[in-house]
Amino acid sequence: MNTADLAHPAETVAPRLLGAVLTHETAEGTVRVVITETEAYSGSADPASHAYRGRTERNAAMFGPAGRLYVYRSHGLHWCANVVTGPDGVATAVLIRAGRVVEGEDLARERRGTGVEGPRLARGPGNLCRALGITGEHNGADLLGGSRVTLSAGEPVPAAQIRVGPRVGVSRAHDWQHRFSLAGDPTVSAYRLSPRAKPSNGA
DNA sequence: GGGAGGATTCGCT
DNA sequence: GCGAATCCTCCCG
Repeated sequence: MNTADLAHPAETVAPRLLGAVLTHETAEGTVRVVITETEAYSGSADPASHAYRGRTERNAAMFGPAGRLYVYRSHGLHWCANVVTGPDGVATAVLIRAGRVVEGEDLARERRGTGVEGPRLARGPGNLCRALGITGEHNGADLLGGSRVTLSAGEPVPAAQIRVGPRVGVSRAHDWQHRFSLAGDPTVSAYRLSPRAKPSNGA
């Protein structure tokens, strides 16, 4: 995986990240997941994006070059990881919503705790970060080299296996078809409409 | 300085 | 399926 693969609009990159491999190496060991579910966030043009109202301290990583990690805290407890896409200075990113653990399952289980197994280990953006050991300290890390978190190409995914649908849990632009997943994969999280969702224009 | 609002998760009904 | 937990960020006054 290199800059040229990622220097495109988020909605272009998001389906291409299905099947790609996200790896975190620590002193405790290595956990590796195959990405099974993504969502595109189109920066200043996207009412649901953190970057919709411009650059702030929190979302600064989204404005960086493609291939950086943007990590934010959700609801006080959970971490969510995004792959920054597009040219430097443009705040587009792809949220990694779910993955299948293919290496370091014991360590992932230890991090998740109490009886979480198999497909549930990295299902949901917060759970995926827990399984991988990704936290706010990884915000801005370079996934293409020089950090312990890396993104690499995986087995090619047939186009017929890719499903498209509305994003999960967003209250604005909830009808945008910006969510991509592998058909029938047990690690993909369930769809949920935000209780605050309002009508919006599709894209 | 105050308050509203989450790109969520889990447990209980 | 629903709602509480939980706390940080941003916007507004």
